[in-house]
Amino acid sequence: MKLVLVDGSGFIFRAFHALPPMTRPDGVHVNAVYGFCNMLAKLLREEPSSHVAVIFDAGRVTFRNQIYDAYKAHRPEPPEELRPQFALIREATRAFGVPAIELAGWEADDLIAAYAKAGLDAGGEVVIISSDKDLMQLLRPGVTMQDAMKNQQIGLAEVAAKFGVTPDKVIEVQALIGDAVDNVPGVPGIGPKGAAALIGEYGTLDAVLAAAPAMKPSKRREALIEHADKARLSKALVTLRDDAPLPVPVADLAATPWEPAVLRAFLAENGFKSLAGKLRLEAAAGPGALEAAAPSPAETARPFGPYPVITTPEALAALLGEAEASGYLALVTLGDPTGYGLCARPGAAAYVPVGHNLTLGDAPHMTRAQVAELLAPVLANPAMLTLFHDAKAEWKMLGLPVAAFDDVMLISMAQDGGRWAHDVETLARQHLGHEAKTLEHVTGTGRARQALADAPPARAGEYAAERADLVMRLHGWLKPALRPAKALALYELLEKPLVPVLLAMEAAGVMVDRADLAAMSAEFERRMAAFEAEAHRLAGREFNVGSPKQLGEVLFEDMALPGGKKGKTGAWGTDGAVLEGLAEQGVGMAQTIMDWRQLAKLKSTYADALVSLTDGQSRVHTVFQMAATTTGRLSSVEPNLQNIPIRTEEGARIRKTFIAPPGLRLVSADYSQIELRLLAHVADIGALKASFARGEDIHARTASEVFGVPMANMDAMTRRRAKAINFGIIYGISAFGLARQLGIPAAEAKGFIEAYHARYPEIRDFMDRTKAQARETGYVLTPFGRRVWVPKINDKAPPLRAYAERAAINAPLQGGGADIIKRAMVKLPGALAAAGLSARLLLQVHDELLFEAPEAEAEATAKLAQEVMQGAALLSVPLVVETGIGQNWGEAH
DNA sequence: TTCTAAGCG
DNA sequence: GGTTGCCGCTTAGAAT
Repeated sequence: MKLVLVDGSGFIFRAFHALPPMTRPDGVHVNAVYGFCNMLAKLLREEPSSHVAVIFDAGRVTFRNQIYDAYKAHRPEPPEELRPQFALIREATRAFGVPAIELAGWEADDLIAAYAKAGLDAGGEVVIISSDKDLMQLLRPGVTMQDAMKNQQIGLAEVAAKFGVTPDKVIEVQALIGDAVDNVPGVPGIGPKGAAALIGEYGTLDAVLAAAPAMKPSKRREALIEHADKARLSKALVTLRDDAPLPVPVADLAATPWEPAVLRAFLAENGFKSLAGKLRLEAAAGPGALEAAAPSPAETARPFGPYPVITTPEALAALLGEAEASGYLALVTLGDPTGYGLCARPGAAAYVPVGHNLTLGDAPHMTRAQVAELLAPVLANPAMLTLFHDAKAEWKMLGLPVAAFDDVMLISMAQDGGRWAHDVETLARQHLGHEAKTLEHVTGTGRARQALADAPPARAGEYAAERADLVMRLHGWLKPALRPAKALALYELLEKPLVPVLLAMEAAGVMVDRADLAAMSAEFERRMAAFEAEAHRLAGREFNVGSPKQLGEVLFEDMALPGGKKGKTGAWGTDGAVLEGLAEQGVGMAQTIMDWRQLAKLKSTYADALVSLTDGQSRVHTVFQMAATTTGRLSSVEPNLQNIPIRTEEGARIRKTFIAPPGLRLVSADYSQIELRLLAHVADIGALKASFARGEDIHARTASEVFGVPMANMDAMTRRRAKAINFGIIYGISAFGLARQLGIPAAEAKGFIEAYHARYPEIRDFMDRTKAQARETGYVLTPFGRRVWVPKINDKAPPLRAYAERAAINAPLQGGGADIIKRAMVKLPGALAAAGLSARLLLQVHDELLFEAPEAEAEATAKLAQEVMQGAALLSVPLVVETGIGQNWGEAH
């Protein structure tokens, strides 16, 4: 649930003072009403929510007047022109379908506090729309504040600027300062600076007052003692109460669509012709207006199902006609294909079976060809927008041209990376509060599991049609949110154009030498058997070498070796670092196990798996996942071609089995130190930028700077240490982590980090700035505006928070690198074609692109790739791309 | 299904 | 005062 609470009074006064006087034909002033309507319409358009309300002040007398009769006594009456507009504004609120809430005896601020609490208690997220400093005390995890007119988030930084403290201390400071406008007395002579300093030192008002008599004699001390009671009274006045009875329960604040007739009538009555036109215009088709015309979030209130099963061309044509009328068609393929879920508008979805094994009682259904014939012209209609979840996967199954599409998975990824997963189930739960049916609903689980084709069409339809409906509703909800999230360009210019590029790469695949892999597999198997026998001999008994549990028992119980440590599940740790340590002590078993493990990994994960996944042309086709990572990187599955070995001698043999067909060459192009360059750029580190500009060996330069060794006679060990520190910085370094990496004491690692910070002082500022932004907004940004959410940044548990802080520091760098290579990938196919080159992209490995090119074009391809990749972004450091050409990937890299 | 280890950038 | 321990992924095999 996302609950948006609008401070109605704030809107009213802002609108009134911002606009010149306006009257309607009967002479009633309406400038505030007009401004309010504009602001509310903008808010509803740009701040998607599941629940929303506008909160008003009910009158002048509240419980605060019982505490202090002079409260707000000096406040002037509202201007004559404004007073008649209050009632109209409540009417306007309701015309927009939003509850207008007020309660006698309570201020709007108290009601906002009460609703915020209720929203949080219900597990929701609360957004307060206001710029009133008195509401800042309500900020906490889950409660954010926004200034709607300035489109600005009010976070810890804004609160600190105003009061010099964190939100939980705001009332303490306010109690000391007082408020002349509201006639809250405070302590005379103490202003914002003094109050922040006192609260910063003593923590609370009570502690300040208690400490006052012991302060050194001054005017301030006297004031604190003399006006202690006033300060306590002030605190009571500024503290918002969250225990007001809720006039409308939170559940009843669920967003509902405005009734066009009601809104139109209200706007007409007040003479708001231009506003009526604007709202209508937004609903009409036209460039840039598509998103406004999308089904409104509130339409999600329609029920899910029941959904019909369509078995005749007539019924299908009717549904497609409805889709052409709405301009949208959501399409979900079930199976390969067993059927299609189609949706023309929220709630209006159906299932079209095409591949079921029908049983008695099932109506005969259409063939795949029949459905395709009706579907094709709709998908090809340039006036239609086809909606998918994971368009790349759908296209593969569909095999029909699509004129224009949107992809709700990518729309979600573009604005909510790292916030949650982007599968239909998660998105439905997060945005629509709906628990979607899963595939198990159709197939069953365990022993009762059946093939999709054997499931009854009606049952399959409950799943597939609902999914199409969800895709439609999610689109209506998420697409309009892109622009305010500043993620529209990212989606339209980067993620969406990448879909056809990746599709072509997946279809192309990459050739492997099957015979070579098979031979390697057999060889590894023989050598593993020898290592296994050796391990058994050293243990004095047989055990499963592949079982970390049994190995731990052998090493640390049977053989009673030192250095054993149990993990959190109580199992002995036996990973590479542990075995490395044992091997150094001369434990032969450790090296034997490491050797066995290396071969086991290479054999099962690479040699055997790759052979089994080749097609008739001896090529393997990966699938690039576009929404699997938090930072914007791609991932690769079935098989993962982004982790093909290279680091060891045996591993490099695997990489050499990736080959180019006769007459062709593999061309590799990879960014040099892209994340370190991004660090230099975003953290604006002068010395690092200069070093990159000079084209130096950056690790050697770091070693020289940090350890004071001249570049000229740099020894390998010193450079290696500097390299580890550079990587550590990118990963949000900790002394422990670096110590572990380098095998040195933590104290020494700490010294290295301090030396690094001293040499590159801008780093600290970058880290602090990044963490602060994450804490305040919940996300960080890459240099290209990609949001990476870091939800655990304000977690209570220190380890989780520390983890989130490291992730926050890494995200702009890793994510920025991902953005840059994606930009290059989007440009490359066109650039290759324009240069008359027939090379094609095959793989992306985070900072590397692999191409296949005719031998005669290999050099030109490498050169072009280098140019396009280096020009993919303009940073304050040069981007450098290195290329290689070879018969196999090992040679090319 | 969860844990451990190992492969990559 | 103790804990946890360098970012992002996927896969395989054993244990539960």
